[in-house]
Amino acid sequence: MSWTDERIATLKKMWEGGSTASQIADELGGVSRNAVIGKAHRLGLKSRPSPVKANEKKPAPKPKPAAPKPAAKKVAKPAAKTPAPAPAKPAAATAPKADAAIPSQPLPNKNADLPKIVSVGPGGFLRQGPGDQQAPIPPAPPRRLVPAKPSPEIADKTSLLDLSDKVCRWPMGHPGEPDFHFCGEAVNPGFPYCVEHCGRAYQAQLPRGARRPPPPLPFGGPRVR
DNA sequence: CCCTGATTCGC
DNA sequence: GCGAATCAGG
Repeated sequence: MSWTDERIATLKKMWEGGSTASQIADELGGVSRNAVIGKAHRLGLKSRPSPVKANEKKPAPKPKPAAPKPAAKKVAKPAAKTPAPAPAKPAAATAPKADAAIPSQPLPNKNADLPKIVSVGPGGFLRQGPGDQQAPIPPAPPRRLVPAKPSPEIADKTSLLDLSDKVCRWPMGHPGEPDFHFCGEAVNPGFPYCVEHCGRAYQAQLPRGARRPPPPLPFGGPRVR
């Protein structure tokens, strides 16, 4: 399989949407997880939470000036594996894994990295740093947007390929399920979500009916559904 | 064991 | 450019 434009677009969207490489590979079909990762890197997509990169050290204290670098690491690998006796493996790793790693609600921003307000545009809407949202989504699919979707029906569901920077990218349901779709509502300018889901994403949920849209909802008319 | 992403390197 | 093999952490 080759990387067509559509497949690349899907890869990007799913990658940025928080899907794992395995899920993306499975969705695309015909490619392996490694292929997806490799392609993602070649596309310049940033590394999302990777289990291997949790540790990061800037200072990198180098007390050992003598660091002779091994000549070649992977020139050949025929029967050159470290014996690694490892005779004792004490603790058991019985990890009760009952659920697959399917993020039903990949909340994009934690409170720590709320949309950084860099400046305020005319009309009072906030601007974010360029790193906080995807600037380039070239394929503007000729789709008709639904101005309002009062009914909970998913008759006009927004699929992965229908996503753009103009529609709410809040996921509805679980990826892989047949009716998985996205909100598709018109976005709140500067945010990847519509007004309603901005409220979900960017503020703590209010336990009771104390409906208060206090913090970061700079748009004109917050319509509380 | 399973999973994850990162990296390398032959093609 | 592609992706299997490998690495490395959870």
